[in-house]
Amino acid sequence: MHDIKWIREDAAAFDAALARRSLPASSPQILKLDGERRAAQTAMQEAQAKRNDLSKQVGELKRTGGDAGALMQEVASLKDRMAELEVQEKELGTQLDTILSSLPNRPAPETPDGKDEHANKEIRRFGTPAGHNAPRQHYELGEALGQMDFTNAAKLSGSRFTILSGALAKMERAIGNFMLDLHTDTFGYTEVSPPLMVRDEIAYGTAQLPKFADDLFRTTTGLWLIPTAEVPLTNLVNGDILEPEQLPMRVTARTPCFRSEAGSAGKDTRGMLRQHQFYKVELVSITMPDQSKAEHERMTECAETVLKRLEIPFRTMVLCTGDMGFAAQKTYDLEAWLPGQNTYREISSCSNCGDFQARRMNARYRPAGEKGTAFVHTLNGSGLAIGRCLIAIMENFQNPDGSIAIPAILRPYMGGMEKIEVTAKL
RNA sequence: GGAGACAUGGCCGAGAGGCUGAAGGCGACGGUUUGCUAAACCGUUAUACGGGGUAUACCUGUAUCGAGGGUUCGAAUCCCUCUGUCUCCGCCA
Repeated sequence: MHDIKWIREDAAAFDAALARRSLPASSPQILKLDGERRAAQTAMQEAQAKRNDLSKQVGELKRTGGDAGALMQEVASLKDRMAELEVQEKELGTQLDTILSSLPNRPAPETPDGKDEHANKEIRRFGTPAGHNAPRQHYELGEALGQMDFTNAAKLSGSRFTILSGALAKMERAIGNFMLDLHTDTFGYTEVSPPLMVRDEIAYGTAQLPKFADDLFRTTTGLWLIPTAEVPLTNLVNGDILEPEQLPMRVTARTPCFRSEAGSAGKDTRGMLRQHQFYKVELVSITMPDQSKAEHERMTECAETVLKRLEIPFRTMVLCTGDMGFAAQKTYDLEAWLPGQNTYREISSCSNCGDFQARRMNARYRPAGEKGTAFVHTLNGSGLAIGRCLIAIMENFQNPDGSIAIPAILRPYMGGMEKIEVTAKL
């Protein structure tokens, strides 16, 4: 959600910011609506003031035994006009909100301009791809191991689901446990186990709604299955006024994520790269405005540390304006090396949303030494996507015989196991 | 799922159609007193939006007593719906 006051003050800057996302100038329409809304509001408030005043006089007259009939008549006639003005004001307000809530966040100044992912910029790189001889893709490896089954998953649930079993299923669990321990023990995040279904206004708070309802699953009771733990974690502060000493607030959770991926039929159809359901460890920070930039770097490093400890080669990209998500001002993607695909693929996305989500959630804090409140900043990042991490391990640690070496850091989480070997199919 | 009770400011807690943005207390902040601490006393202590104004001072209006409707000249107070909390019963991991 954008700050209407800012748009009033500097409409040109507002339009210029959204032009970087290839959007047409919307300030003329917004300002027109805003002016009309305020005029209606002022008129309504004046009418209310008059009614309050007259009603007070009625009370006065009644107490002293006078005749209040004429005054009551006058207020009664005022009411028609008030009702009209109220409807008008509400209608204009709704129109304004509809526009404001459907516009994406403005990019940070340092976010590079660009049309699509080709304009993203690599900013650093870790590790060197091992140079496998004829590397296989994760689904070939997994099926050969007898521990990854797409056919049976389709029987249960249709396409874009996977069944893991045996050591591979255990490794999925181990990966999540390792990540949670790292973020809580080393980086100071508090572990949370949140609801996986949320109300409309919660999905609105993080900006999944109203624009992206098609990407979500909805229960018959009207709740939304979370597409990421960002949604419940960020909304932890929905409607709150926080004290400065509570900030920054850092939380993490491992949850399933549910995505209908309505728009991407035909993309990455093989394997478990793009699924309707996957596990992810999410990082969320709530900060004061002047902290969010540093927090963004810190969060990205937390995510990078996961890949470093797992010894998976990756590169860190800063997304361009055209590839960045709706709520973000600036986003870093981590892309893990996948030898089977001979390319880097996204495994984490860390975004600074500034006050964009905070406005939608009405999440504020009290600045020390100032009166009043100010919106907090929100940040979220994957730390990391567990399914894709499993894929990256399988492809990077594959042996010519089809077995998978287990990264050293993960072995304690797998009872000391060092290698995943072929088993009979489940 | 069945039955009932409740929802007021940072917290506790009055209020039962007008004089209530809301008594009283606690807490917090500022001040007076004080050798220090404590105590006592005085004062301040919500949010949002609008109008005026040298746009962060200040003045003024409106709204907000869980949310949304309704009744009324006038609603924290009466009515309806919803949401949430608590208690009892049933069911269940």
